Amino acid sequence: MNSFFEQHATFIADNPKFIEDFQGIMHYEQHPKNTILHEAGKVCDYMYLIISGIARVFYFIEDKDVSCHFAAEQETFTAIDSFIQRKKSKYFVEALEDLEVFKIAHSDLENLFTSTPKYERFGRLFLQQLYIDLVERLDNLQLKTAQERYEILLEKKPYLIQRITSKHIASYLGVTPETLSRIKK
Amino acid sequence: MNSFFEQHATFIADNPKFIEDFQGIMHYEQHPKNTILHEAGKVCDYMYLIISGIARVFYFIEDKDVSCHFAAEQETFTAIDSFIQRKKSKYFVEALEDLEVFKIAHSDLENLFTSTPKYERFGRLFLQQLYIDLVERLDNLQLKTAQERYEILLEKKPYLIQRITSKHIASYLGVTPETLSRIKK
DNA sequence: AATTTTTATTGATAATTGTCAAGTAGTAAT
DNA sequence: ATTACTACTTGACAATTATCAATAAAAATT
Repeated sequence: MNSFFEQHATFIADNPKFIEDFQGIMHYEQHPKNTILHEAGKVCDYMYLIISGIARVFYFIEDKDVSCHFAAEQETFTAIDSFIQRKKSKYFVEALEDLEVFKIAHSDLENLFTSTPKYERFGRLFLQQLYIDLVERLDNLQLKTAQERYEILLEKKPYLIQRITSKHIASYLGVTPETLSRIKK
Repeated sequence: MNSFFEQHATFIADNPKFIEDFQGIMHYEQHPKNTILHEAGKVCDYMYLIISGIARVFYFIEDKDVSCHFAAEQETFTAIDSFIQRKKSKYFVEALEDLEVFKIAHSDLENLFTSTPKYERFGRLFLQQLYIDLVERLDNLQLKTAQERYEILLEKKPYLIQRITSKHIASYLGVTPETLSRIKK
């Protein structure tokens, strides 16, 4: 239940024009591996839906690189703080693999929401799902051990562990690369 | 910037009928201290806005009581997993002090959203704010020490530390009561 | 007010995780 | 292929936090 279309299958089924309406504001793009798609300190005007590849959202805290979100095929990403609040972001976004994406401009999305109330509703449902996912991650950090957090990720999103370097997985789990290496033994 | 009205002041100012429209579906209630307002395993049909008192949202994991949300005056609470997903909740909600609240039924809120698109929009904005707050908490858990997390809470919500027992604050911060006691020395 | 119960603190010890350093392996570049 | 660079692993040790036990303090009950 990770993919965008799975998570919102009911809404999409109830609104046959969904695909058509969104195609009007989605733009296909390719970005080679290691491209920086967004830089901290700038306002992020786009949300992305991945066709192929993996993206990483991260930020720096006292020179330490901390990953906070990964997205693979059929998942979405953006510099969420900035996209929501329309202010400078703390996040960077980079392509960990060659990326094919659809991107949607914030302004186009706003216009769609304003002109078509049922899509305003969709925006709310989409955010609800993000919220639920985040609550689950928070619960894990609050009271699971590093080992348990690794096992949960391994079970829920094995493709991330296979395709992303250990040091990024480590910071995402809130541990050092050394600790993660020992956990995997 | 904790209170419901502060956080949504702009929207409320732009929509003079906001208070009036919401008053139509808000119901005043009192609950004495220690009342259980919601039980795990049930679907939660209400969202609450506090007039006075403090509420605690918590759940059990292997017999351990874990606090995950506190709300005081002008803040909101609900069993968020259930309220959003319309399924059985994992959370309990209790009154830590005598409570005066306005409660809003999920169905009334849905009807308001459906009949008045601008409130659908409000629902989305409200959720966006919750999301931003949660991201911040997650960042803290991911890479701050217990001491730092305590200091951040002390700075942001001192009234919680003053009015809530240490053992609840401890589980909210993800540490044992013993550790919290030592941090406070 | 006295008793019971719950909560908070303190000490000793153990477990978990982080830090630093060294070495290995893998990847990319020339 | 050789070199350079980065990532991964391992070991020794330090720091943080948890656990268990005992006591003290506070709150609730009688």
